Amino acid sequence: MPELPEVETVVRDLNKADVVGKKILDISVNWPKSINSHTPKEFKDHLIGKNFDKITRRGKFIHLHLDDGYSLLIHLRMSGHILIKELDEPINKHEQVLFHLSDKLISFHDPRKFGRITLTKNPNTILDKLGEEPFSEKLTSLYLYEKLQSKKKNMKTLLLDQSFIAGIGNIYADEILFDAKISPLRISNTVTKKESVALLNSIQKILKVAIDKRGTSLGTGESNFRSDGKLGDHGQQLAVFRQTGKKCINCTTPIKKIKVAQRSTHYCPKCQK
DNA sequence: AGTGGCCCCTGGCGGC
DNA sequence: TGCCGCCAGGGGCCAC
Repeated sequence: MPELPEVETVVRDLNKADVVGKKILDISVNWPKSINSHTPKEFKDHLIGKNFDKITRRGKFIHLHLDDGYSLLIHLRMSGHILIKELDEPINKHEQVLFHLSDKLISFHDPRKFGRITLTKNPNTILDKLGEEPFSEKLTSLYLYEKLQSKKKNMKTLLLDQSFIAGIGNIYADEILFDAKISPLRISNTVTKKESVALLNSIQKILKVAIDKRGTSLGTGESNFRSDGKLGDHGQQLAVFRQTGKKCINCTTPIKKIKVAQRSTHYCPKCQK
């Protein structure tokens, strides 16, 4: 489940892999629906011959800037991965879209086919709908506090809302709320200033640890998420996500699993108020 | 403004 | 062992 740390890792990987400045020589589209802005033919006709200028991240979007001013926005959704492959590597059946460069392949690998690639002249039409970046200087605890006061949603729903803060998904939402000792069911406008400070602190801490972990375990394109609830090669144990029934690391109360906004949600009913 | 339901997909798992 | 059926999960969209 790629969230901000995974997407950040992909972007760093692409930048390290010397993709910037490379020309797109050919494109293979094996699953047309992976491209949600154009038909495969239009997509290819536009992109072949273009160069990648810059690669950045915004929320969970990978933003590939092209030398003609257009942009490719890639959203990995549930199961998408970007693989950087040698030209002669065999193609796996889940590789939905492939960009052929002179010396490598950039492959969009997506078994569940939820991910989407958008080619657009105006990426801001999409990106401006996103909330602040978790590490943006604009995201202060006071800003967060005031934004929480202006809503009456439960905290889990708000953290998952990409127009509120960009980049947080189901795993980290649970981990962040546990770390901040705030219940996922807490209504946002009851959160205090002090709790807002803790929340911002937890958002940045949890995401930073995750980004740092991913940095040690990437490159293979394999999912870092494992069903045993561990992340990355070094197996950082999650505090609550998929830890249903296990003892809370703070108070030993069993971790509870509930549904909030159609999402599985894990929390400590004693620690999180 | 906020909530709930549906849809897109398929690997994986529980039940039998 | 094998098969069937169900579900998770991000986000868009629509109805209320």
